[in-house]
Formats: sequence, structure tokens, C-alpha cells
Amino acid sequence: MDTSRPGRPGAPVTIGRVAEAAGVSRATVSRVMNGLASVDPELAGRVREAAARLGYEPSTVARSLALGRTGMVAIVVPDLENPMFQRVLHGLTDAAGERGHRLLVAGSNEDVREEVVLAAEARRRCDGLVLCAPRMGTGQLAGMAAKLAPFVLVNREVPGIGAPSLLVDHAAGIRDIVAHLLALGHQRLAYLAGPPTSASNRDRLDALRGYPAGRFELVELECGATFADGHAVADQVLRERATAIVAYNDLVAFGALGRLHELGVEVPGQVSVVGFDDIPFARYTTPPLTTASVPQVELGHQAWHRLWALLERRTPEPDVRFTPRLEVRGSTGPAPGALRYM
Amino acid sequence: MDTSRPGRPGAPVTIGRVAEAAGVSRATVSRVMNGLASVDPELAGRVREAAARLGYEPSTVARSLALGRTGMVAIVVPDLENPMFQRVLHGLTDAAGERGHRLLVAGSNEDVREEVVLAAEARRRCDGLVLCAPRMGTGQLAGMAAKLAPFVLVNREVPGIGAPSLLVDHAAGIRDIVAHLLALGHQRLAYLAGPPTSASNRDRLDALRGYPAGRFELVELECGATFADGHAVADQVLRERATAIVAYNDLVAFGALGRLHELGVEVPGQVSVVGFDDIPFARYTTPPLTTASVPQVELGHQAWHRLWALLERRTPEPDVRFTPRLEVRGSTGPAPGALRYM
DNA sequence: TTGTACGCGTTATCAA
DNA sequence: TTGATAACGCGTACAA
Repeated sequence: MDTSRPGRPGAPVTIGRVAEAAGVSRATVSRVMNGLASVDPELAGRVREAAARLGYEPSTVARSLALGRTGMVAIVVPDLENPMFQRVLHGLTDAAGERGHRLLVAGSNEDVREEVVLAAEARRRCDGLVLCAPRMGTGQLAGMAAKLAPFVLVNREVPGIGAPSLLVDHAAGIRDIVAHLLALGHQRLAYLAGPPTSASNRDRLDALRGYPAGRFELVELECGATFADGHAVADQVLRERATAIVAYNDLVAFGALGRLHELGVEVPGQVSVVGFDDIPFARYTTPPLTTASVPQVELGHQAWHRLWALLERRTPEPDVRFTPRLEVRGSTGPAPGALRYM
Repeated sequence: MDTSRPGRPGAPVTIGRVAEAAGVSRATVSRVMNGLASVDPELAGRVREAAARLGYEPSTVARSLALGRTGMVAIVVPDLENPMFQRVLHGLTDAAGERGHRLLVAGSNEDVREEVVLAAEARRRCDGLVLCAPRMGTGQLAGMAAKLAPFVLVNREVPGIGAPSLLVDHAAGIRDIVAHLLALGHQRLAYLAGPPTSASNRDRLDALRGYPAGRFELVELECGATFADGHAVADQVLRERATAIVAYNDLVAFGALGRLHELGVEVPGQVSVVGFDDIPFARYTTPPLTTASVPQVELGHQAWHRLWALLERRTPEPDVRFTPRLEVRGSTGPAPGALRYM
């Protein structure tokens, strides 16, 4: 049988052509290229020379098929344009890249059905999955768990499905924010709610509602997760006469900030604004945004770490929960006409 | 020979198991799954039933090997955290997704060597490549062209290598910006230069230098492409007594804006600031940023369109060149103490 | 240490 | 229309 598979001059250079050129078997070429088994130095030299001369590069696809792994991981996010996810992505690519893994990225555009499809398909193309703030229901996620494994969850927790979670203690972040605002004398807080499908939105809302009655008045306003959403809802805040805005995330806070500026409302003179996440822009707005800082790049690093552990040892590591750090900047100040309590 | 490859219960569901279950050959299953050749309706039904019951999903890797294409394209960018690239990425994923293609993304962190490696490796994993503002030299790019093809260039032009370019007319953008500033009476402009390896930075710089002598004084300051770079260089601008800042991009402009605010310098009262790109944040800063608007999402769409044409017909389409649109917002105003000329 | 031969899961060719 | 069989390119027991 023809074991060397020579091929015509123009044909792609395969392992067979290298073997032929070096006068060895394909198995030997494979061994040399992967540096695994011991090979006679002289043969190895010939192989390397031939490979270099021919410009041979092993087919990743063929390797994937033979090895049963692709060297790729996928990340699925609801919104590709959210800087929060971009930083997580950045941390993830860097960490995975060090282990020779590449990244497949998919954005679901906040569409649950698309998310489900993307996650399943991405998983089949990759060795593992990072599901970033998945919007699908818990049941659906649990139902797909077997098909998706191994995978890790960011900003989402579903016990018992064998997927480690990378969490942010939203409640703690909200508590710090509220404490800060109460200390400044604010009595009436407007929460600009994120997407209803967002687990972190529920966390934050629950934390706000969980406060002992009478500490402050809470105005809940449906909003969203983008600039435009925050921009659109700012007028409502004014109508509600809230003196402070707690935004679902920094993007929403920026939108509100921009609208308030258009209306000539002073921040923080008349209204204070707080965001969540601390995306890079937050410190450069005018005024700089007070926000709960989430270690986004670190989240990406840890996501890879957890996924890697799963890929290697198949034994899930425990969840991690990051506590956001309140970054007090210029967008918060004393409530108008209020006594400061501390 | 065993043509059905039954496999044990726990084993992955392959085409062979479906064939076995449906009592047909693997070839028939393949035909049914791909809906290509005509198959007896009854057999097709049996196959579909078996596939559904077993939860069969064709291996993308095996298909890739057999088909010679992966259904993936890669995008390589210098800076994953630049919203400009994120929007291009967004446009690209959406457009490619409609054709059933997924995206591999790689960020070179502004490192040329890494960029070269990433591009080559990404290409071998995918059917095509989008090189976004590649930092590598023209010679190097031309040298790799054969290995990288098919690919398209964004924000970069290298004639004769068979790669279509998606360009932005930076010179036109700069001309509009300068005309705007001159009309406002500015005489001394500071250009905050981007990375030296950036082609678009050279374009912008050339356009500035190309102005007839005497129209204005140009102060060139080395800067970079990020917030931090712009933030750090703002003091220098003041020392140079420029009345207007032309930033390499919006990010740099934001950084400068932030620093000026910290210093109590009024924008645009004392200094005007102009960006480039018009990333989503630009309209929400305080003051909103005057900038040259680049259709980023459209750039991503067109990148896919060009790449797709290459993948299908192998005949490169002509380059496209987008003309930025000057968005005059609040960050520019009359030069201090100057007469307005129009 | 080296080579043979088979498996990875799919599609494509060609007879039947 | 269907099925056997050969690719696709590589890794790897197993034998030599």
C-alpha cells in the first residue's frame, strides 16, 4: 500500500510528503513533530530539515480528529459590545493562549433561543465552554448540561450540574452602594433595572428590596443594559423625584449621566449616579463614575483556570465569588438639602 | 468488514450508530442529514427518527476534514479592548453567522511578533481571515500573503497581494476636523499620535503635515491608543499651549478629556478636543466628543462580504473606502480669545 | 528505535 | 436510489 502519499507538487504539504522527502515513515515524522517518543537524532534532523524546506505545518483539523480535542474553547456572551464582557474575553484569551488554546466567540444579542443554539454548536467545535451571564432558564441550562460539559459559568449559579461558577457578590456591592448613598443623605433611590432575564439583575434587585423597610424609598424603573436604555429612562427618574440613581451597570449609568447633562441637571449636585462593573470608561467620564468595581480581567483568567482544570482532571473546582470594591468617584455627593449623616 | 461501527452504549453517537439503528448505510445517513441527494422518503424517515432518538449530531471536526473547510473565520486585532474593534467584531459575527460561520478571535496586544504567529495559526484553523489594522510590516505581510489567503484587510492597504481592503479615508476625516477647528479660530493644534506601527496613524499624521504651511501650527506628541495614553499626555498639551487636541482615536481623546477635567481646564472653553472613530461612548461623555465617525459595524459586515466572495468565487472584489462623517458635538468650540472666521 | 496498520467521523465516488 | 469503499491528514498501539 502507498503509505507515503506523495502528492503532486502543487498539492498541500502533508505529513506523507515530509516522510517521503526525509525517507522515513509518517509515524516517525509525527513523532518528531510532537517531540514525544525518542527518535534517532540523525533521522530527526532529516525530518526537521525536510519539514522546514517544504514548509510543512500539521493540519489542526486532522490532529483534532485523531486526538479528540480541538485546542479551542468557546465563550458565549449576551452582548458583544458590553465592555464588561470584552474585558472578561481579554482575560480569557490571554490565559487560554498561554496554554495554546484559541477562542471561539459568539454573541447571542440577548436572545435566549439563539444563545441555546450557539452554546450547543460552539461546544461541538471546542473542548470546553465559558457561558457568560447566560440568559436561558435554569431548567434549560440544567437540561443541556450534559451536552455542554465541560463548561464554566460566569455570573450565574446552577448547583448540581457540575459546572463551576465564577460569581460576583452583587448583594455585597449593592449594600456598599446603598450604605454610601444613605450616608450622603439620600432617601429616595431609583434603581434602573437590567434585562429581566439577567441573573445578576435579580441579585441586585433582591439586595435592594431586602433592606429593612423605612431606610429609604426604592423606585424601580424598567430599563435595560445599554447606553440608550439609561439615556431614555433618565427623565422618568426626575419625575419620580429620586435624588440618586443606582444603575444596573455602568453603561446604563453613562446613558443616564448623558441625559441628565443634556437636561442641565447637575451631577452630583442635584442627582447622584452610581454604576456597576467599573468598566474602563468609568474613571474617565465627567464626573467620574462612582461604581462597584468587578475584577473583570481576573474573572476571565479564573474562568480559564477552572475550565482548564475540568479539561485536565475532569474534577470541578469549587466556585469563586468576587466581592466588588466600591469606587467612590465624582458622580455621587450629598443629597440636595439633606444633612449628611457621616 | 464492520461498516456500521456500533460502539458501546456510552460511546459517542456517530453516524455509524445511526446507520445501524436505521438499518441503512452510513452514506445514506450522510445524505439525509445534508439533504443533498434524493433518498427514499421512508428510509429518510427512519434515519431522521433514529438520529433524533439517539441525539445524533455530526462531528464538525470530521466534517471539516472531509470537506476541507471548517465553517470558521478568524479575526485578528491589535487590541481586544478597543471598542472600535469590538464593533467591527460585532458586525462580522452577525454577518458571518447568517452564513453559518463562526468566529475565532485573537488579540495580539499590539505585539507584532505575536500578531504574525496568531495570524498564521488562526488561518490554519479557519477558512479565511480578517486582519484588522495589522501592525506587521508591509513586506512581512506580503511574504505571508500566500499562507494567509484568503484574507481581507481592514484599515490597511497592501496592493498586489490579492487581499481586498476595507479602508477608511483618514485623510478626509482629518481634513474635516482641521477645517472645523480652523473655522473656530484655532491656530495651534496638538496631534496625539497613535502607535508608530499603526498605518492609520501614519495616514492621519501625513494628512496633518500635508497642510499648506502657515494655516496652523502643528504640535506632534507621541501618545498611544488607550485612555491611559491620552490621560498621561494631556499635561504636555497644556505646556505646548495648543488650543485644540486632535487625538489619534476616541479612547485617547477620552483620556485627555478626563485629565483636563481633573486639572480644571474647561472644554471647549480653554481647549477643544477631537477624537476619531466615534465609538458608542463618544456621544455620552461630558461634553460629548466631536469626532470623525467611522461606520464600524458596517466595516464588519463588509469584511464578511468580501471574505465570503473570496471563499466562494475566489475572485477578489475591489476595495471599499469609507469616508468618515464629522460629528460636531460639545467638545469643540471657539479658540479662546480668537475671532471666529465663519 | 522504526515502520505497519488501523482508527478518528465524515463526505464523495462509483458500482450495483 | 443505495451501499461498499476510498479519501481527508494525523496519532498511535503493536510488531519488528
